[in-house]
Amino acid sequence: MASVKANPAKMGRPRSFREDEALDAAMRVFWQKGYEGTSLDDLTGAMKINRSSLYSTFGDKEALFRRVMKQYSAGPLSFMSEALNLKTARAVVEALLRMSVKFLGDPGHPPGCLSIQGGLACGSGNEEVKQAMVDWRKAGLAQLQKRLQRARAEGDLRKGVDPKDLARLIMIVMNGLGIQAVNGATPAEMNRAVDLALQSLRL
Amino acid sequence: MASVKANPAKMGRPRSFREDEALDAAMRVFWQKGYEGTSLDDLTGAMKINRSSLYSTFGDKEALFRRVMKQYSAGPLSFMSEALNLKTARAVVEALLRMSVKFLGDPGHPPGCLSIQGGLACGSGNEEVKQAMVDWRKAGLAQLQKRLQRARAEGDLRKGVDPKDLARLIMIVMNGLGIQAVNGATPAEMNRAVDLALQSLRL
DNA sequence: ACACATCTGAACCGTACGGTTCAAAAGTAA
DNA sequence: TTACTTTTGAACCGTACGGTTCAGATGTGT
Repeated sequence: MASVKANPAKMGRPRSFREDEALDAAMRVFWQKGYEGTSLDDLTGAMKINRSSLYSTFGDKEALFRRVMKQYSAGPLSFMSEALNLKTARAVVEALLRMSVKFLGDPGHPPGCLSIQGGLACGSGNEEVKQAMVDWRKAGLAQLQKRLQRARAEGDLRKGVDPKDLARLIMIVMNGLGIQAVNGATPAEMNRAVDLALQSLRL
Repeated sequence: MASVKANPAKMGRPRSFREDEALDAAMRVFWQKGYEGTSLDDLTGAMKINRSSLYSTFGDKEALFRRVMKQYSAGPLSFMSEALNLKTARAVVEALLRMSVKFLGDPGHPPGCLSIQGGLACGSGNEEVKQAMVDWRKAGLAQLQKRLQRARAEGDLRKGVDPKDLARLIMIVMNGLGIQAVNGATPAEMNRAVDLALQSLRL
């Protein structure tokens, strides 16, 4: 008979690229050029994939970008969860800032942070992407606030400081560091600013 | 005879728009949408000018943007020079942060700061604009460094703090505040973070 | 009323964009 | 070898972009 179809799942021509590697290449392009500044040709060129492979594997440009955001959170940005798992508020804050400097200044990838580089302002038609990035950044703040509120409950934070305010200040500094990195500040320069912040902010 | 031409400078149809008002409108568009996200139609629409008026008055999109940068420095960003003229380092720093919050959260104009919103990452072909913005931001940092170095020379700064590091930290916080404003943080929220920064950074 | 300089509106140009489609190639399992 | 499924490359589509041009409208100074 006609219907032989043994194992449909494994039939057909296999992919010539690895999905996560392609995503990684796309991440770098978005990181460097921003969402709006990235063209499909930029993407297919970096991912070494043609348009239809991109389309069938990831969907359109926006869907790809959202996949990249996920991958970025789980990969390059994973130091944040690591830092948040440290035992004391002081350790968390110090690790966040130090690791941010190390991360932002790493010459192995584009400067700055995708959560900012990807798109801060957007033209008409990309409002949803812009909003997604706002939500993304706010989620990071919320995580830190939660961690510091726990610290407060554990008596791990001076009475004088409100955990929500402190969390916001730390995020401000982290984001500001991202701008500095784009401006070409060296890790040493950024670390000296962080020294000052940490020695002031005696927790 | 033919050559009557009395005062060539004042002849011809006068402009139906004021140059600075048009610039102001363009500023808001770039501020909101970024350089790449802004189309010529966005600009002509907001400026109530047609393309040829824009072209003949300001040159192309990039030249207009550079004019806008100048206007922005002289206008919305003038609080920086005001702050830098204050007498003590402490007053300078406090004014910079407080005025930044007030400025960034002002509902009378787009959120954030043009020096960041205008373009942090750029696609191919706009590298020069991106570089101009990097230079712009670095110039702001240099101004502040200079002022704080003067403070140090005047014995107006604790021995422990390097004026260049302090300047960078202040810029980091100012830039970070700009991101917060875009994220929708209220002036009150930003001010509480600034409270914390200022009370920590006892100068 | 006149001549003149300048501005204005609208059309046009070439290019690049994001998105989509489809025949042909390619590899797998029987 | 054969049947079958998926990927691949390239072409195509409509749209919007930034930039440019030009004939005609408009206000000025004489």
